[in-house]
Amino acid sequence: MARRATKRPTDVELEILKVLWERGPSTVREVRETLLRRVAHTTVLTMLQIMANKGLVECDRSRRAHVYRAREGRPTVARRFAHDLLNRVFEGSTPELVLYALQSKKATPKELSEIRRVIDEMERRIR
Amino acid sequence: MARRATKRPTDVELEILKVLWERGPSTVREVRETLLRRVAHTTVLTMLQIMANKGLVECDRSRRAHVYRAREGRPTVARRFAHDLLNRVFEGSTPELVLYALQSKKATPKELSEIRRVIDEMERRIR
DNA sequence: GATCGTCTTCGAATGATTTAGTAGCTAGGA
DNA sequence: TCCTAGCTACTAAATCATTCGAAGACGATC
Repeated sequence: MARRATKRPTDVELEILKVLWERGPSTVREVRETLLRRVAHTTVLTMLQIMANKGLVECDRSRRAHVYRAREGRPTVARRFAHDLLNRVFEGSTPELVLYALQSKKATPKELSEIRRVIDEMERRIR
Repeated sequence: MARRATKRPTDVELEILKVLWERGPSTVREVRETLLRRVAHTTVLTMLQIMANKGLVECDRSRRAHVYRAREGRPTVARRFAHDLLNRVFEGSTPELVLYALQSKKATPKELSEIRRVIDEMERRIR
């Protein structure tokens, strides 16, 4: 069991990961209370067990209420999501991804200059 | 049936859409032959029927071999994919998406300047 | 008209995803 | 010691995604 997490997490899995990133290691109860969606305690438990099996989370059983924590940080997972979309939909073309992202949601002037900063940074790193 | 396509297409569905975008309206046979993955004829047929049901494709039954065509162009679907990822993973922050996309796959200098052009264009449109 | 190849219809199996009920264990209080 | 509140384990079920075989329909050809 506990295979390496290689595919992108499902929608519900991502919701739970977000909670763990935000709260840090948490019990089932805590995850459930933080989740926006109302679900049964056992539902969250089952999801966490599945995620542990997939290697998305780790489980500390030393306490009565097991404590779960995300195995990978948000940046790692975010990168994988971006990479996946890039290859699956945009044939690896980052400019295309940026174009359609900007078309899908109007960015503020502030965001645009922030993106510019990101590009500058990348260019500096290349040179 | 034939609900409006609202959720993102699945992996296989996207593969098939790509074929339809590339070839234009096509029969099951044509889609199957163009697909990289080797699958049975009926598999492709079933997928197309499911996709017709979801509103992803339309079916022209006037000929012996039904002709399927994508209901939405690549740009529309690409935008939806980008929008979805933006909201689901990056809390709507385009700069974050760009940052992680660039981290996940090193862009060439040419690509970077292309992205810059995209930003310029957006900025011009805002003003 | 009989036959052959091509297409579709139908039905079904499998595995992943998501949700949750029931039962049983256990620490801590009465 | 015994009970209870709070957890986990186990089980189950609904739905979706993916795959494809068997069989029937239909047009062209002999």
